[in-house]
This record gives sequence, C-alpha cells and structure tokens, in this order.
Amino acid sequence: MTIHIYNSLKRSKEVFETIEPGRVKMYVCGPTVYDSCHIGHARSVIVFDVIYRYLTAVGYDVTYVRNFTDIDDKIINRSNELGVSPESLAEKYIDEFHFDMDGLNVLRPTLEPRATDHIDHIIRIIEILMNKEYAYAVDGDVFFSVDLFNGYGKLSGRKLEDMEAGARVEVDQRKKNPFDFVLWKASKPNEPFWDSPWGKGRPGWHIECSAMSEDYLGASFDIHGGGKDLIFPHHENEIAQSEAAFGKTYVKYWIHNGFVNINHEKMSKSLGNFLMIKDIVKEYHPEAVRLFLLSHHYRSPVDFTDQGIKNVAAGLDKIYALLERAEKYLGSLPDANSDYNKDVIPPTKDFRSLFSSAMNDDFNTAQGIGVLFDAVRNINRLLDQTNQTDDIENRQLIHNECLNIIKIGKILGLPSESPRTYFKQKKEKIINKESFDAETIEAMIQERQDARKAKDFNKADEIRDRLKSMNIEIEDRPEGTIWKVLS
RNA sequence: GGCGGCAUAGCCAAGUGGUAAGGCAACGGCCUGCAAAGCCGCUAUUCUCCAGUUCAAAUCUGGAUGCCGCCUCCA
Repeated sequence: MTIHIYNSLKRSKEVFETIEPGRVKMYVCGPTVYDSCHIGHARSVIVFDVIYRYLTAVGYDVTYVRNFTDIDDKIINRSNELGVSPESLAEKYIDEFHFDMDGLNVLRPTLEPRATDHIDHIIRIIEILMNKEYAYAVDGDVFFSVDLFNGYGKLSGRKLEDMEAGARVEVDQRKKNPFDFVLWKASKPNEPFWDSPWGKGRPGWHIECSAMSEDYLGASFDIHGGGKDLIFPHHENEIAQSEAAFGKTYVKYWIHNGFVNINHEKMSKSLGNFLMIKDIVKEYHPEAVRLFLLSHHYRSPVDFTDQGIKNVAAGLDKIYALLERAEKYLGSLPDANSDYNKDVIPPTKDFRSLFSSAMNDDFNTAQGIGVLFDAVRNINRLLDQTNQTDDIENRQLIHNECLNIIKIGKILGLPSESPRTYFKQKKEKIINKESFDAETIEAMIQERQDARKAKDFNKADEIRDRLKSMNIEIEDRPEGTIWKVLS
C-alpha cells in the first residue's frame, strides 16, 4: 500500500514517505478566532480531519497539531468594537469553533496550541533570525529580509522581481524589500503587548506557526496543511523563517485545500454572503455537509448551493436506509472495530480495498464515496435476495459488507450514527419546525390503514397526498407502515 | 503585469495514455391495491473547440475560446 500525495511544493503527486517510519507529524493552520466559522473553515477542517483519520486507520502514529491564532490585528479591532478584551473574544470563538466542529463530527487534533502561549518561543526564534542577520529591527518592529533567504518563493512559484509590490497596498518605506514581512510588531497604546528585546509588542502572523510547529513537531516535519490562499504569503513566509532559523527543510509535504463558493460567488465581506456553519446545520444534517464537501476532490473549488446539498442529503438518506434495513436483518450492525467473518466466500468486489485505493491516490474522497454507494447498492441487492437464500453464509456475507461500510464511515466521518438515531432526529427536526406532532401523523397513518383495509383506496390515497404536502412520505413495509421526512 | 487552476450527461462529480465510477433527476421494468423504498434496465460512440504526437488520448503537446483563483486579511 502506497499513498500518493499532491505536494504543493513540487506541484505534483509524490509517494508519501514519512521522515520517521510509522510516524506522521502534521500541522494545519487553524482559525484566527475573531468571528464565527463559515463553510470554508468547515471544508479545510473536514478535509484534514479525513486525512488524519485515514493515516491513523492505515496504522500511522499521527501527531496532528492545529493552532488557534488568538492574537492579531483583527482580534484587537473586533475586541475594541465590542468593548471586550482580546482574550475573552478569542475564548468565545474558540468555544464556538469547538462547538461547530464537534457538531460536524470532526475529531479533535492531538494538540491545539494557541499563539499567546508561545510568545517566549516566538521571541527566541526572532532572536535567532536577528543573530543570523535574516531579520532587522526598525522602531520596535522586526522584519524578515526576504532577499537574504535563498529560495524565497519556492512554494508559491513566484520570483521576487516578478511580483508587483504595492499594487494594492501601500508599502512600508522602512522595509528593505517591499515583501519583507513583520516578525514582531510594536504595540500601539491600549493594545495588548508582551515585552521583548525590541520593546513592547506582539508577534507577527506568520511566526507563530513556525514556533508552534517546532515546539511540538520539530524543525522538520511531514505534512503542513491549510487553505489554498495561505500559500502566499503565509506559508511562503513560514518556510523562510523556519528554514533560515533552523537550517533544515521545514516541511516535506504541503497540502492545500480549495475554496468554497456560494452560488458561484466567492464568499466575501462586500457580498455579505458568508455562510456560517451554525446556520447551515440548522437546515441540513451535519453529515450531509460532510458528504457534500467530501464529494469533491479537496483541491477543487466547491460551489455550495441549496440544490447541491439537497441532492447529497438524499444520498445520505439512502445510506442510512440501507443500514436500517441491514440492522433489521442482522439483528445488530457490526461494530467498527470488530473483525470480518472469515468463512465467507470472497465477494466479487472488495469495496474496502477499492476505497483504500481511492484514498491512497491523494485522498480522493470523491472516488471513495463512489465506492461507498457501490457497496450500498451491493448490500441492497443481497438483501433483496435474502428471501431465497436466508442462510448463515448469506448473513455472514452481509455482515462483512456492512462492516465495510462502517469502516469506511469511520474514515469519512459518515455514516456515524445509528440509523434509528438518524431518522429520529430528522423527524424531530420537522416536528419542531412545523405545527404538527408525531401523534397527528400516526393517527393519519392509522386512518389510512383502516381505509385500506376497507378497500377505500381513494381515501387512503387522499391521506397519503395530505401527508406528502406536509413533507412526509410513507412506506408500506411488510411489517407495517413507516413514515419519514422528505429531504 | 506576474503566477496558477478549471472546462466530462439535465445537474453534481471521479477518472491524467488502454477504450467514460458514483450521486441527484428523468424514463421503462420487477415489486405494490396504487405508491414509496429497493433492485434491474435505460440515459455521454464521447469528455469546450482546432491541430499534433501515439497502435491507442477525456487523459500528452501546441493553439483558440470561456470561467476562476492568488499576488492585501482570508480556509
């Protein structure tokens, strides 16, 4: 089994070989905590959540670090606007981040360090850079001199001389090169500060990631991830700082996820079209959000539309309906950690290894989801045949095939609930939203059953139509009529 | 101005040299009182267009067109 990863640094897929056998050290840029999380945060976090889950599942000992940027201009500005301290603002949005991401069934990383807990370390790195003369101080600010770092631009594929500095923003005249960036920023009055050899101030944005990653993963580690937009300047600057300071290759594999558009438009402040996670999950099941995002390759852009997520929500129903059906047949669904029945005739298609093949090819979750649906159809087919061949072999085969789905589900983070819980939640959601209750629906179904018994099919169909207009669909199953909420 | 990406069925979306996964939707069939669900079948002789390389191209090369991103804080 070989994993191939698209490395932004090389602009090509490479064989994944860890620095230390069996261990993966991975760092992903987390949020700046000054506002609620939007669907774009969700994508990045979910993409790397799945990568983390997969690497763990195939046996690596993964140390996964995702930071919080809890000191920054945006935080200071927002806290001034609201009249609260930067610390409490950060605290509030860290809590909200956790709430949102837990809700999306995202696993917590191994470590979630905060910039403000690493100020000493940040200062130490800046001192190294000063001693090595990669950095220079002006009026309490400290800048990194990009001209002195050989290889500046290697990640983003830019050359300093080709870039149009100051095209959109005025250049600080104190910089030796317009692309020099700030390592340490002198504080203005009434701003939070820490003491440093260059006076009171706070860290620049990029240096914190160099400090925190070095602290927990060392000067050289395997995977660094984040959104595509971070390639320049953030990750470019991280490389410059870290490699200049420590003299080692900073990161082996750079992974960058694509953006989420909303109805064909980029999310932006001017359009006011930020879609917040907390709002999306009011409308859609969190796993529908996951399924939607993971149905696209992580490097491609994704266009978020109501129709798009409704379509995948229907697909999610299909998966859970299969699990419900299988659970009824088997008595209980297999546990994710349980073993396969070994006496079974090997199936024609090994969905588990097909899924792994997809994931091994640069974490192709979109293809993997295709395999998942293939597996669902396969089990439905087997269950259709159970009337003819309800023997122990068939049960074991279905058990094994369901176990595939559940093991795949552990990597994608969906399906992760019991079918009963899933459908129950859906029902509760519509009941809360609409002005009817379960009893009303049950009564209508009973009324229809009575009509059917009396062969009054006109009345029965009329009741069914009425339910349908309430967004309720019914299914007459051998064991009785059930109802469900339409997606 | 510099750098990069994308274009596959009605819609969404995999596929990066060997003859077009999967989902949603539609249609036909089985099942059903009728439905729904599920299954089966059908739905792109073809991958924006043009030229080229090759026994073989959606996949490689050149060109055209269209769309998008980054170069400023951004996931």
